[in-house]
Amino acid sequence: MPAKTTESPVRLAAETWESLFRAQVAVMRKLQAAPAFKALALNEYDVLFTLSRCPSGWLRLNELNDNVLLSQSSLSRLVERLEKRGLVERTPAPEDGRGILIRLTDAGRDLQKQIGREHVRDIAALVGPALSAAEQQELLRLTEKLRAAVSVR
Amino acid sequence: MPAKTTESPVRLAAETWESLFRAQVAVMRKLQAAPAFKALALNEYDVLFTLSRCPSGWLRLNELNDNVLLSQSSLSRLVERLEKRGLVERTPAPEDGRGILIRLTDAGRDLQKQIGREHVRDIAALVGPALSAAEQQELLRLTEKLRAAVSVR
DNA sequence: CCGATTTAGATGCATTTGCATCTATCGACC
DNA sequence: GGTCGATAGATGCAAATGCATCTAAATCGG
Repeated sequence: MPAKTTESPVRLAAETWESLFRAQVAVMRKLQAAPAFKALALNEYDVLFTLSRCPSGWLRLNELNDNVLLSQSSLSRLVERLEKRGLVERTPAPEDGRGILIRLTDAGRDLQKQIGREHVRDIAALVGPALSAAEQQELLRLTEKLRAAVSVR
Repeated sequence: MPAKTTESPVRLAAETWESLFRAQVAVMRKLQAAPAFKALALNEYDVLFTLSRCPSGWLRLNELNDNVLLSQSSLSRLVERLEKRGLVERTPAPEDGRGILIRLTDAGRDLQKQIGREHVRDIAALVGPALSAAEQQELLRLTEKLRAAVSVR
């Protein structure tokens, strides 16, 4: 019998999460140190990135908030900063008088692409040597499954 | 030929990291919302937890800093806050006049245990239903491997 | 042994963050 | 249609954070 199967389910879940979290901290540390993030904090980049991936180009503030680990008020001000810097645009949502829509400006799109290129290289340089392609695919699958299960609502 | 193997290595690494990061955000959101973290921010709990796991009981500030995603100065002040609340103790390091050693007080240990119990339950409630035991073990293995590879310096 | 460099941690200060609250709109229900 | 609770986002304010810098101690090179 493999040793680990003697663990309790609760303990296994806790250790798994702890390990995932620490790996995230270790990788993020390195990524944040990249010169690209002198110009734009990682959270700010992340908002630009999320907008760039959105098919319609427009996202609601509260949709953005699902992706980023920030409170609603902090995100509201983050977007305000991005708008002041000319990287995003805000418009009142046409179908919902309470909401706003946000999208990249051309400048925002350019900056996202520029930082993104370097960011992707940094990621590959960290993750590539650490895990085989098959392991990466498995890690991708497991984290997608975890996210999906946790995000049900 | 499986579809995913047509991806470039760089793209695979980027997608893997993105997925890991989003999963972490989704889980962390839920965990942070737990009532236990009204009393103590998650970063603060994390420091208490790390100290509780340390065999000697004492840790240097810069050792703590490897575990937490905080700048050195922020961690310094976080520990200062914990000390003010009577949860940790600081002593000058005996072997290095520049350094300090930190350990839990009894109150700190008690609070860590109390929050920890609830925290572990919350983790299990989120992760347990999302992945089978075998999947959790594999996720644990992969994230440990990733962390180890990234942390070499 | 001495000066130069590096390392550990603290601190001043501006920025960012979160909590609580506020306003306005939406949706449900009668 | 009018009232009531829920939801989207903004804002005042106190607390936390990061950057740059500072001090002191360790380490290195001669």
